[in-house]
Amino acid sequence: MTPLDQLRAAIADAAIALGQQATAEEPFVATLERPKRPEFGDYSTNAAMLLAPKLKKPPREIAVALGEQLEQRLGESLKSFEVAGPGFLNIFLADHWHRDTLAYVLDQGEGFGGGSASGAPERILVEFVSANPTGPLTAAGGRHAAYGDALARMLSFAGHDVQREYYINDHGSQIAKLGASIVARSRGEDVPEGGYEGAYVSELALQLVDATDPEPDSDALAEQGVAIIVDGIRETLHGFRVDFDTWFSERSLHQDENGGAISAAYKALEAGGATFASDDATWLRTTAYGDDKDRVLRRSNGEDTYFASDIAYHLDKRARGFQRLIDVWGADHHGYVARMKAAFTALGDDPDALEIVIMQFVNIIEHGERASMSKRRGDFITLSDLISEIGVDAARFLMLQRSHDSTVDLDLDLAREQSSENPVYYVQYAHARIVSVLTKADVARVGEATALLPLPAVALEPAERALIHKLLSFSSEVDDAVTRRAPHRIAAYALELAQEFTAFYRDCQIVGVQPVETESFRLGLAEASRRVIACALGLLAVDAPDVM
RNA sequence: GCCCCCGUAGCUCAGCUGGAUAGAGCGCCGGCCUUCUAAGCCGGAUGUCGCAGGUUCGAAUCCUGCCGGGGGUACCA
Repeated sequence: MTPLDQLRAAIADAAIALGQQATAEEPFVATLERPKRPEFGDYSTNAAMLLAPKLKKPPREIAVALGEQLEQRLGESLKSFEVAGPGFLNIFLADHWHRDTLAYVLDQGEGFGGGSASGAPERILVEFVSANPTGPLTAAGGRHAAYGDALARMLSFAGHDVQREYYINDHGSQIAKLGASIVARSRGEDVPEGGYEGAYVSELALQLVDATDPEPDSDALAEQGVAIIVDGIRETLHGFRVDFDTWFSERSLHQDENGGAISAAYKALEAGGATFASDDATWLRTTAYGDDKDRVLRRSNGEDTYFASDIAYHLDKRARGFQRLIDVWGADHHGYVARMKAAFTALGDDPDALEIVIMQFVNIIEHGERASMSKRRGDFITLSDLISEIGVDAARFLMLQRSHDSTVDLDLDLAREQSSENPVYYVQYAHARIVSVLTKADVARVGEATALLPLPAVALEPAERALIHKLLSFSSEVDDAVTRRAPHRIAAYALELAQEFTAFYRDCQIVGVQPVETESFRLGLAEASRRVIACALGLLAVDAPDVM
């Protein structure tokens, strides 16, 4: 039980003592939050305002009674309480409580903040990036990569069993166009209408096509080209600290040796009675499950749509035993959400097992204008370009700072210019600074100080209390970030924590301070800060350097 | 037309499962290195939280409508 949970429990107990009804199924839940202004206490609760209608008494009167109840329950942890505004109960905690809290954080060790899902862990497959293998990864692909990877790290940290997967769309018209483009370039011709114009296509042509061959095999070239491009993508992602557990080939769904996954999907859909034929095509009646129009599975020319293979693909994911599927899709695919969920229902599966995160776009701004990002025309900023311009840490932090449902404008000129001012360095600097201080104090001394429980009963400075609060909140920040699928909250938290540590560093001498008990306490506080910063950065796969 | 996301400081964006005087980074103005890392710190200026209603003791946050930006709306992927 965290110190915050203990506070919440005390408030709930106090409320029950005042006459609030509560059961295990329907507990009494009040807010417990850090007020914006320090004079409003360490924590504030709206419990009295929630109780007022039931107890039929003024909220402020209830707040006083609640505070008295808390005094009995919290003992020397509570310093004082105040009733404020319409009926807030502001809680001021004693140094005793703050010391116990730091002891709790230190005692939790490296796992502090994680494990919230360990009681009910799920097998989760996170599928992300999955960019068409018709060219190198763009900077936008980098956003998907950073997001999906950070999400996977967070889910693992919470206690889930997570795998990362990349779906390779190595089948269909785009691949055919790639093959045709390679053939055209090998002859020194322009690519056909709608083909791929990037310089890498000419390189592939040079590499793959025998110049003496009058009739190059377009399909074979496409396949070889895809293999090379996928290798490049894998390498780029690895450099970006993103490694997938599986690379799933769409083509494999169309091959019989895979059990004929697509025909199996048709059978499953037909068994549910949700398919029908019309205009020589096969349709899925997705309108029966919330979609706004029915969707084609097999076109009148006999070819399967992407939707059909996607259904087979998701059936395969479920067959592999994943309880939860998280797909990270670009904003241009949001129209597919309803039909994919409808397909789940048509298959008799639970649509809630499929969770689709829609990632908004990345606009690259260069010279004050929005740069084109057309993969087909080949005039895009690649992820590896971005990495070599600003580095992995800055690139990841930049991508992860913003919410996934907010469009990101990435100004390349600014990014280059300000990469040295990227907030990520502020966080990393705080970490390096702590390591430097702890090293100065001596490793053995730090080990001794952090093992000292209970911590020495020293009086605390405001900056120490503030830092302890920030450290403690890591657990709830992680939980929040996990449930909202919002890694950007971790980035924001890391920055805030670094700021709190810096304030502590400014106000409180650590090494050599007298008495020695104070030094011990502060070493413990510094070490806890170091661990949490490293952990938060680790969730984002950003380095926590010892020296800068 | 319908669907999704966004509209908060000069810029880029947090905050949005309701709380008290709305935040960060960058940029701007002025200060700080003989003391644990100045990639730092301190002080200062900057807002009709797109607009209008509604719900509430309380709305940037929830609901409705409107305006503006982006995306989607294929027997493409």
